[in-house]
Amino acid sequence: MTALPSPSETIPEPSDRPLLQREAIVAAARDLVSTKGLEALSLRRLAATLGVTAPALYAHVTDKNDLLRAIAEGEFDELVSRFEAVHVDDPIALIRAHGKAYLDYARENPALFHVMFLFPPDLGDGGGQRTGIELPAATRVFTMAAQAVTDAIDSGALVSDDPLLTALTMWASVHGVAQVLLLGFALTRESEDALMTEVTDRLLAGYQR
Amino acid sequence: MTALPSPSETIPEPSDRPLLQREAIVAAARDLVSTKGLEALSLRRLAATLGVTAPALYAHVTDKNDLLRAIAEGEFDELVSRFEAVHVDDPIALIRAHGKAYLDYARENPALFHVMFLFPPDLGDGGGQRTGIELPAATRVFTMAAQAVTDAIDSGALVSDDPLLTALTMWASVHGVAQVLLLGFALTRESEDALMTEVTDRLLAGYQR
DNA sequence: CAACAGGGTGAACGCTGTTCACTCTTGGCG
DNA sequence: CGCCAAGAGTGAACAGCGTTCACCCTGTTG
Repeated sequence: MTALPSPSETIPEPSDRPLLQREAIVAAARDLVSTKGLEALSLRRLAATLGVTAPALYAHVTDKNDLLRAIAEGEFDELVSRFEAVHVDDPIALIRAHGKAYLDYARENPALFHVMFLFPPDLGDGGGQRTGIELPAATRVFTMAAQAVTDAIDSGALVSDDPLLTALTMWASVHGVAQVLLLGFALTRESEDALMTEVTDRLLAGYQR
Repeated sequence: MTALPSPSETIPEPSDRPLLQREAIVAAARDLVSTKGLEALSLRRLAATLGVTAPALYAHVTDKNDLLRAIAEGEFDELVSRFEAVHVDDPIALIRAHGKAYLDYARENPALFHVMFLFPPDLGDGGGQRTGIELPAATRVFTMAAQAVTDAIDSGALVSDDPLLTALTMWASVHGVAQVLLLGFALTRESEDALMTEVTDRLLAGYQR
């Protein structure tokens, strides 16, 4: 382990001044999807907004799918941030806040929300296994949600002998609400909130006692 | 009202020997999506399987979107049939059977299930308004589900003062389970069923008393 | 028989993702 | 300083896409 890499090691440590380019590409692609919709994301158009031609992108991105996965990863990161911004002690209130954050994100970024589930996200096993490497953002989102459920069970606020199944149940239902709201019926904001409240309340009631 | 249409009436009553062509096209498209996936459905490929060239399709179909909507309508019809095939008296058991039918359809036809929600389906208002004209199949599906919920409330098996909101709640949750299962994690059939059972049980429990 | 309408054809337009051969610039090293 | 390697960008091209257009053929009807 020398301080300087061997001469044949021409790669200057990929984290020296890393993927500035790739991040710029992904950010521009994210903005394109966010503002004009998923169908507006073409490599030619994206390259044009970056002042470049389409094949140039392939130096930084293997694929259009690679690009979409990178966008999804970044958006799961955003969701992690929103979850982390929640500060409440009551575990039930935390579960509600997570659900609201999930739904708010979906409503504010419908096209990006869609991109997040174009490819199956890695949920992990819901436990807080501490590996040295960075976990995918989707895993962190689900782990945080599952931890809140576990805390609620441990505190006696929820009754369940399978925290993972309970977390999956809550997530699937809230995810369903998000999907339904993004389907495009003309629902009022009030009835949207009423649906979310109803799903959450009835599910939590079903777990009490 | 003459037996023969007036000479200027060249259209031979669209229901005489109607859209055999269109139905054949939609059926072939449905099979393509079902067996090879949505991305395999191109007008050129579809035309080729019908022994014809792509522009010929435009005599029977206005658009690719028109084609997709027609597929979706047919699949909602299939779902109506599956709902009608359920014969149980207990309203709670009926709700469970509807959920199972919904999920089974989604699992058996993932690509077609996806097509059903490419465009916002018309849910109607959940009531059984009897108009003379045929309602869209999606409306009939949702009306049947909402009727089961209303019956359960009327029989006292479920407690709710808003049957429509309750039906929406159940549908959104079951829809979420379907979406999650189709995301592509490697779940066992048992854990899939366990998730569905858990969502249904807890939600119904939340509506009891 | 003549005319008309419907359905089918081939060619074309503009777009897509992706690959290829090539050039240009930059940086390190003898 | 000169050279060489590597990276990034280019234009052209390929195959495929949805869609439109001008044209043709065929069957029915007046």
